[in-house]
Amino acid sequence: MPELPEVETTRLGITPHIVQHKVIRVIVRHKQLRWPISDDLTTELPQQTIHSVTRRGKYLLLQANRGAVILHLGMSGRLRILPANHLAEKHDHVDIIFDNNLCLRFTDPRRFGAIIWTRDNPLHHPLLIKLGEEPLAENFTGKFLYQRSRQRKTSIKQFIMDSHIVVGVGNIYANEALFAAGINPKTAAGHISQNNYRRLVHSIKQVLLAAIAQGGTTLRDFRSSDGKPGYFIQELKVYGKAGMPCVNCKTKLKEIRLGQRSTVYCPKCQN
DNA sequence: ACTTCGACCTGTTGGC
DNA sequence: TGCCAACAGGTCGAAG
Repeated sequence: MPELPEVETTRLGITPHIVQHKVIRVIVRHKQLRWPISDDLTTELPQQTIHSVTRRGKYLLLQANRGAVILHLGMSGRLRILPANHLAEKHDHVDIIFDNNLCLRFTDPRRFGAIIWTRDNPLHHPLLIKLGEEPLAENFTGKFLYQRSRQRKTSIKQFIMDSHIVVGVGNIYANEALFAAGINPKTAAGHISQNNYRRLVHSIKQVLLAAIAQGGTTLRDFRSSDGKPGYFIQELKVYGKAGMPCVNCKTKLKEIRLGQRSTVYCPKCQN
């Protein structure tokens, strides 16, 4: 489900319901996520107020008085705002219940997600400290990618999906941004010109911003925190469209695998 | 330092 | 209809 636009959509959806509200109780039904949920979450978070909900890459950060929740949705995770007494179903692993009688519910069938409690600055956490640039920040430029990619033999697609370089570019939007920039996903990152990196960075920003504006991409069952689907799927040009004609030139879109991930591109427009 | 690959899980899809 | 393999929005960490 979640790439950066879906995470951002989630952040915007939950923020007004939990910021400035005090946590009453934390219910952990299944602590075995990517890493086991620490008991400290259940014991320390109650009675603290959430002061902000921010995002770093695909991590959501819930800042409390004396600590923070670091939350990742993994591949199938989802957050919803529900009435505090809402019946829990099979994959509803965690509830954080607030003083306004609402509940922030974490649901994740595959359990690749993570919920981590830290007493320190969450940005200093080992998982976050090494992250690369934010794609929508001004620091993320063609020059930056060009400099970081010299001597790199890895494909450009894997390079822009590497969170130590730039965060938040997942498989859908990597495919889409490369199509928009007219770059073949197999190209060695170290062989791309600074000019093409400028075009690529522009495309990444555009694709992500457009997807955020549409509330993310709904593939199977992504819903924002209030239950609405994302509409960006209508704008996808290559992802999930192998074998179909390119929207620009009608050439049959080709599918290959890069880094074990499905990669779709137009062999003519992206050469 | 870089690259590749297995691992973590469940649910859905497509081929036979 | 049933079965089974392959695949799915992520990314860490080990091994080469």
